Amino acid sequence: MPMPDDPAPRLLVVDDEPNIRELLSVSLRFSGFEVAAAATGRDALESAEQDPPDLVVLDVMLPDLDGFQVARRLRESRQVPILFLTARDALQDKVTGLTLGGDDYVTKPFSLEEVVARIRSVLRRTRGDTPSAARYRVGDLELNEDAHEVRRAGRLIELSPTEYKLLRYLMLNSGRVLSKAQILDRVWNYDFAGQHGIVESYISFLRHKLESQGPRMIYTVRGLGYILREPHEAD
Amino acid sequence: MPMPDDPAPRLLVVDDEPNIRELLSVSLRFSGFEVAAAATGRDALESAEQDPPDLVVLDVMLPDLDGFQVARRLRESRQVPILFLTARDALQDKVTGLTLGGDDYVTKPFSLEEVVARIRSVLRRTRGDTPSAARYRVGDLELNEDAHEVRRAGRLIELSPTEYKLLRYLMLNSGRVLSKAQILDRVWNYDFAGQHGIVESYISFLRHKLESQGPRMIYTVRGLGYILREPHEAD
DNA sequence: AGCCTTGGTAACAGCCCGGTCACGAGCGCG
DNA sequence: CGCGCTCGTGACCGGGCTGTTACCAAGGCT
Repeated sequence: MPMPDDPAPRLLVVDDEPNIRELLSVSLRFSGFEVAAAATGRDALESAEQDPPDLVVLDVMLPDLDGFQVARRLRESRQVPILFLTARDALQDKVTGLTLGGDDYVTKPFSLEEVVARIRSVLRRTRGDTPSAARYRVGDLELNEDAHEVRRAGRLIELSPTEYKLLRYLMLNSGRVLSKAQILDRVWNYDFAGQHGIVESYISFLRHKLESQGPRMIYTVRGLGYILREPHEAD
Repeated sequence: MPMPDDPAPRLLVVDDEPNIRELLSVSLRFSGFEVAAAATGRDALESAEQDPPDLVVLDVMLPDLDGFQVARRLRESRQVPILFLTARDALQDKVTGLTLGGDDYVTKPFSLEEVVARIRSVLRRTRGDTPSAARYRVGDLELNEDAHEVRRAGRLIELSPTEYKLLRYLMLNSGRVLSKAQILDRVWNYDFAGQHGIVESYISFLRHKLESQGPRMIYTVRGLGYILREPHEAD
């Protein structure tokens, strides 16, 4: 696998709510990014000037400047892609106008899987010379991000949005046991307060769809969680 | 999108409104061009001299010199194609007189699809070794840019302008999921503030016209958007 | 073996989302 | 001046997705 040893992309997270800022900083750092954080627009501009990031994660609701002004000012000095965070209802239309240049946006409350996926996607598009190609593969299972398609042994498998997000998370962490708590945290929205039984439900759905005609790929590790891996003999 | 391995065409965007200038710069850069920008006629002339572009996107309403003077001065040193931006009503006839030499124009408010398509068209005509040939094809669906014609399995399909722009955008991005926000941004005029329901309407129209006697080609990806692709077995 | 914990699955209800229809406004053309 | 086409909006309807619950199966421990 020709994994070039790029330096970790540098992100700047801008959000005034300490909880969200922390949540994002910690998880994105854990996902392999180098993360700086700012609570206000002014701090963000200063930080970006001192230490230019590869991408900015920017809440549109900020106490001092609003996100669009910050975006404009950021762009004055240097072209930098932006992932906007926005409330679901408000400003939706204003944001859409800004998603043109390879920028993107995510509505609050988001799931971390969503945010990480979007960041990767934007970085791939903007820095990458090849403007497309995000495919993951585990055994005979393939996932194509652009077409949002999943195939096993070449056959197309239809998945609901949640099923897809769950499978992507499992595939990106194949060969590693994931606890239900981890899964709940990453795949579901951060304010989700439901039962963890829902993870079991969706694991069940996935198993149906992708193991209906093929060997098992999602294994239960009792007391711990689940692991996706290609099947090997002694199962 | 298989980008031919020519060097990216160099554009010069000239507009005094920062919003429009930004919008165009960012989106055109994203569409694969190399973009310089200028806010006034004088800046434009200077930039063009220092770094001659392959094409100039030129607003006719500028604070210092008007677009026609700028065009003339640009042409004094070197023959360069120009895409004029103009208000809908004013100067229409004056502009048309200038579009003879391979130039073209777009009225404000424009849609980005329109601008990109026109730029490509002008570049093809002026630099093109192939004097004309803009045909896109997905499965048995063909779009001929020159004739403004769409055919499925050889049969002509009549489309309204909006339907055509939408289909072109889908075809240029076939095999990739496009969100309604993306579609709205690219296909509709930049100042359009309506509901995204209109995208659904036009998708519906297109489906009627081009799937009336043939398998489905525009697929809905729930929660995400639409994707155009040639039909495959497991649907 | 029996008990208790943990996971799997099916069934269900609410709800959100998308598809389509129908109406109205604007515009061009006759 | 009016006819018709096209664009855009609003409303209604249907279906699928989501998340919960309940019941059953399996595993592990004493």
